[in-house]
Amino acid sequence: MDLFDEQEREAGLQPLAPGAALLRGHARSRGDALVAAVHDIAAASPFRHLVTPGGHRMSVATTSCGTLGWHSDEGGYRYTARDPHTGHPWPALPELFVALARDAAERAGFPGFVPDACLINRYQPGTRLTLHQDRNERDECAPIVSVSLGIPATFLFGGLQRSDPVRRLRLVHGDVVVWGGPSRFVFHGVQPLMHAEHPLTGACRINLTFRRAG
DNA sequence: AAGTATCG
DNA sequence: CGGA
Repeated sequence: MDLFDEQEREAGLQPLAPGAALLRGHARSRGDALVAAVHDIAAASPFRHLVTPGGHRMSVATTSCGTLGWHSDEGGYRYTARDPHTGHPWPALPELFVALARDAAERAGFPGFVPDACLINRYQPGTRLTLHQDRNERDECAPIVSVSLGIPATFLFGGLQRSDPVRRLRLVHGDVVVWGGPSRFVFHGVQPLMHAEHPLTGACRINLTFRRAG
């Protein structure tokens, strides 16, 4: 291990692939405020279970904030300016969210990232996300910034082909994963959530994924 | 299609 | 486990 690797480790930066990194504990000190903001957002745009284009109910519950929010139904995946559930615009991105996403992206090698959408996923025991790619965002140059809050989960980080080997990463409260550039379209997912309790979130895990969708 | 069951 |  050379000096550069040691410095990365001290900074909590663990490279995963070209353009992808795990920032261990990067959001931990802001965990309380992030969870409080999620509660405020969910009061305006409640968590709901979306349906895939194939007609299957997703086990994860979702909401969004930002100028665009992610939606799925029998007609497909898309971003919308209004919450289809309420008919109102999505709640605004809190400044805390924007600053966190920008800072994490910069540390991972993507300076100047300004997200306009944050998909918020709520996992409860048994909730999973099968291997998929994020490909509904207009800006394919901007990275994805993923923030883990609450109880731990096993994140699946694959490659550009579904059949590529998958790395299993245990993500805990405050961990941040960033992927972009040559890793922008990697397949990823989450293993079924195990039962546990976290003082801030109870028996659930909250994941924030920041994107440049418009 | 971000899901599931089933098979080799 | 990977593919259908």
